[in-house]
Amino acid sequence: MAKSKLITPMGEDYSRWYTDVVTQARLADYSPVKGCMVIRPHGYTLWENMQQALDRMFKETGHQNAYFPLFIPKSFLAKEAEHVEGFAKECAIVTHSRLKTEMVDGKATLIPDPDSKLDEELIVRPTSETIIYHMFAKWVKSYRDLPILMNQWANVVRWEMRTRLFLRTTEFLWQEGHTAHATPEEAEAETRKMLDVYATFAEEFMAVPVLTGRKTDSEKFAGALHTYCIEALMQDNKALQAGTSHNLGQNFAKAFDLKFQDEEGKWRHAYNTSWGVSTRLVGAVIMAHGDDNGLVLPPKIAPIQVVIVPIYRSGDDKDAILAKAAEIRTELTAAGLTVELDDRDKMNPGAKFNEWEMLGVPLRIELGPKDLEKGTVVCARRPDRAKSFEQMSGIAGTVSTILDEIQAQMLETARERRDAATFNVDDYDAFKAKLDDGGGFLLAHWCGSDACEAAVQAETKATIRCITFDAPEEEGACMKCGEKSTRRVHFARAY
RNA sequence: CGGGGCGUAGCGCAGCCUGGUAGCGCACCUGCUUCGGGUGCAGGGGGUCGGGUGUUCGAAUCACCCCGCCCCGACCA
Repeated sequence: MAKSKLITPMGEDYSRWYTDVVTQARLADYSPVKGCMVIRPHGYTLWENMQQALDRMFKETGHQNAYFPLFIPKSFLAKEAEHVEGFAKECAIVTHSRLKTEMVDGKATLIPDPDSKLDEELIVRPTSETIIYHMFAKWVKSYRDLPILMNQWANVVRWEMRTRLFLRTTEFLWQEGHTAHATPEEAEAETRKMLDVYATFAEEFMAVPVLTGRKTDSEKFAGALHTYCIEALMQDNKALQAGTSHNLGQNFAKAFDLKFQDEEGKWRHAYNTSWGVSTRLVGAVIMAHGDDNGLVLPPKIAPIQVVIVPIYRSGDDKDAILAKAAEIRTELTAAGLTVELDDRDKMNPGAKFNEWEMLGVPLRIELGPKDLEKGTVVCARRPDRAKSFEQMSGIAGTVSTILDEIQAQMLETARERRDAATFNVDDYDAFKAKLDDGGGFLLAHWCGSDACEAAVQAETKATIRCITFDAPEEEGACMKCGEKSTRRVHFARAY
């Protein structure tokens, strides 16, 4: 297997491998603004495909899309104490509404016009709880107005110190669902339901297996009662939080006076939930499936599902082969597949193979003179690069089947990889040793105290990623302090 | 914000120490050739050497200042 000229091998430097894949596969590029990225068509189509599947699932669970503004009055953020504290450190602030030209050292320079200073400064939303619950409060009067089940697709800004393409950028795209309910039970059910939607989406579309469970208090959303999460493991055995769902209780309802009259005419505060996934999911797909040849995409979300590469020796073959290739493309497109026919003349097949592999196209169809004679095509699967001969007749059905197999196989492979990197650890020294020797999810006993959690993090950089719902009851002793514990939690070093 | 590194053609780099008219690979353009795993040959275009100031007859190269980016850490989806 020829080594890629453009991508640093994963084993050599995982971090560079990731950056190489993102840039070489033309998913994104660095913006002139630090910490921001340009999402290029190949990356954006991937995001759109994920978006569409999620959006459908949100609608199926009764939610409607809306759009709230980018700018939030500064005073709004201050209303929920824990929330301010969580986000204040990373907010971009709009202070002026105009620029003006000023001469500095003989050069014309733009400065904020002092006369245009805003009476109330605006913050660029880091998340929209405040503005949304403020609006909900206007709209809700009666229990008959509940529940409100809303979602918005938007950009948000969090002024991060360290950024990485897709995984953490200053501005990112996401969806944030926001709901209001009459009872705590309903809110809790909603929180869990949307987490399940995320888990289903991650596994069925992204082919990324996820843990589902609860965050510890130190990891929960600022302002939430509690936070649920889906947590995935990347190929460098670091964990990635892939989505969160928060039960906000009445915290925001109280802060924003979101009240309704119940059946008895009594005023009560509503119960809120919020839940979100972001373009970070693109990073998750890259890191869960990619290899040294580049991107590997699950068929269900791949921007291009099938690429046809014609192979011909001379002008004589060329016309017939291209005609046949076009015919196959038409047939596949008619079957609802996204197909690219690579008829670039100046490039030889090997170069095309490598390029499409780098872009992660799940299935390549090779069509050459020998195939034309025999009525076959060669199908090459991206994940394992396996090739097979397939009959040209009924190709659409065959291809669909293969794509389904690839989708299933990718989830299976990712699951095996994760399970092979998940370990029970009982002893703190063993825990530390394991972290430095490969890492992964380490299932260990924890007493439940913030102090032990913080100490472990300070000493090892590992955090409690998730207290899984399905963790079995088990008598044990906290690996840090030795106090009683009733279940294991998932520790890992994380992104 | 701390530590480190790097700014020279679109990308990756050499040249800098020891100052003397800017080079290599890839990519790009033209033509031919090749095509079942990154074809080969020939020709060609492209650079205010991150910015400023200074030293010097002369600065990519030396000095000082500034800016930017990347990597590692603390914080975070």
